[in-house]
Amino acid sequence: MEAILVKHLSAYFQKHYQKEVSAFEIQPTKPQFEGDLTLVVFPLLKIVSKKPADLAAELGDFLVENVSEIESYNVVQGFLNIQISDLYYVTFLKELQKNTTFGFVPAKDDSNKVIVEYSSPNTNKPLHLGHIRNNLLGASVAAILAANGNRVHTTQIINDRGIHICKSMVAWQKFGNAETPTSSNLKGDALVGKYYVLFDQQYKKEISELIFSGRTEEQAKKEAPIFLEAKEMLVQWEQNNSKVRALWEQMNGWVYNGFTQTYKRLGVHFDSYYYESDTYVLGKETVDEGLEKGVFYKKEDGSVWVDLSDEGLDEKLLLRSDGTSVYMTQDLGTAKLRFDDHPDIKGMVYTVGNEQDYHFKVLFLILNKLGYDWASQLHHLSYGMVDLPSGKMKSREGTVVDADALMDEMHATAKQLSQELGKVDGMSEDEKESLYHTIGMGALKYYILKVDPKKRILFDPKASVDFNGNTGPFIQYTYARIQSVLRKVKGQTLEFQESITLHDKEKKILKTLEQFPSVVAAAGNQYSPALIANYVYDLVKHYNSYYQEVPILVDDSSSRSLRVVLCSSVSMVIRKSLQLLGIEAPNRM
RNA sequence: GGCCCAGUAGUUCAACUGGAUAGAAUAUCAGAUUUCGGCUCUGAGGGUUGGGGGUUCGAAUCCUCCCUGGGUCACCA
Repeated sequence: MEAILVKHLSAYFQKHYQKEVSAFEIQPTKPQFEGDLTLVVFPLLKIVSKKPADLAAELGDFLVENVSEIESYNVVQGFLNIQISDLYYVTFLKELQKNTTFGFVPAKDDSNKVIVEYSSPNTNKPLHLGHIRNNLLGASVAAILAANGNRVHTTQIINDRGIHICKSMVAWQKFGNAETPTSSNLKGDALVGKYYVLFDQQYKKEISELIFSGRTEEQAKKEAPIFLEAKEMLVQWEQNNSKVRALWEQMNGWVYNGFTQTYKRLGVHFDSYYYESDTYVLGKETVDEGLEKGVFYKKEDGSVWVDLSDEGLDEKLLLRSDGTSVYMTQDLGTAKLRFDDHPDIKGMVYTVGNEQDYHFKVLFLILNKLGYDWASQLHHLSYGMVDLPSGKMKSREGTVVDADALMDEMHATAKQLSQELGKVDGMSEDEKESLYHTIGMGALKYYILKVDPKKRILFDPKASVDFNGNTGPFIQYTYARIQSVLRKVKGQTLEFQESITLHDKEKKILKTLEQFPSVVAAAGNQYSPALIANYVYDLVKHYNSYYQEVPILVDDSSSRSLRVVLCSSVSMVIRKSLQLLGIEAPNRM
């Protein structure tokens, strides 16, 4: 509807004022005023010097006369409130009924391929709550981009090498007694994580012993025997020592098995994987290239730097004096590798926490300076930390929330609540279990996705799984209820008359439904699952108040079929919105 | 200390990116219903948008100076 308005308005300005106007401030009318859409005329006064109310009336007259969908208007100060005819909405509903891809832009084969990177864990410990936020954001942004007509390729860069990986390896060798996931009955990532913790405990013990025998803390940290072992192992790893490599592969294999289970349960997937053990040597050619182009410079000791002071940033190291690479070098190389692997990609999204804002700012700047044409299409999807009601998560203090444990807890809470509410009576055990999973995960996902990515989030497991309020289960519940209505009317004809008067609440729902394509589009541009989450909630809220006042199934008037269509359209849009968020929409609850 | 981000009802979050009287949920309170106090429904209160100044028809949103919290400034990743 907005598009129609814009078309007519700009034609009007062209014709009567010979002015090119393409942007109009149009918004849904606030509930306290009468109307459906509101045009704010203030911005137009710069183009046409008139009194706000006069111009509004002038435009209102024009629209009523020339646009059949517009019934009437009223003016409040500089606001032109436009009333849209019921027929428009009924027609819209009819189209919606036919259009099964409503809100989704089909992807073209030859354009808009985008890589979305997310998760990117270390292989020395299990995933935690922070990864969950990362994964859910990455996966839903990928879904939103796909809905907007992009071809999306999801990937991650796995941090599978380095001193921290060697730490768990050393500890396992020392204390492991050949323990395996099978023999210990632990998930592989949990098992490896256990040895990472063991390493740290032993390390601390050795440090305090050394301090006791007279070393400074700094010395002790460097000289602790177990630390020296880890360092030595890293050297051997880099020298390709076959025994070390075998152990490394074995333990990483365990971790990957564990991760795979967690990802599966979360409902996320990846099209490809990049491993740091492959990419950590990359980037040196890029550095050479930068030196040739004069973008980088070499210091006397041989280290390579880039000067970003023109951009208001500092100098940044790109290559150590011994010629080895740093984090930035690798990321330069990895970015280039990805564009080499996928020559047709147009852009890339990195889902990484906001503590790396600076790093990505620098990375993108450098790639721009190097003159890659794709460098302008890089985006850092930055997100805030996840806090708990008990305080900040700190791995050292053991207050980290393990992803698997959290999902278990969500599952258990969903179970408890469902049983209390008597919702699962008469279901088979399998059905029950899958229902608890759906509800628990839905609660978790929705709770996290509904807040603006860049803000810190306070995660309260209890509040998230509530069946009331702005929660996942509430939305799932409404969806399930609609399904049940639709089941009961199955087989009936869904033809309805067009000369129908819409109930106020029906109109409200239709107005919300109409927003869906623009919500997807807007979310795609802004990488914002939160927008969709809040939108679905609005829709569900309207539907619930509608449902309570309009008894769909006992009404036998001619408008009954309209209501059935309305229900099925609401259900379709809820399902699609949830799909974009990676949340399952259950048929029964 | 420099730079970046955030600060909105008691609490958790919105506010379509500069629009009308800042909205939901939850908590609280008051009613209705009854098997008790739990479930459900109706309603109410609750805000100087961290503070000051500025920009304009109009500011939570933009500029500026403070305050608070977080992050980041490694030849770590």
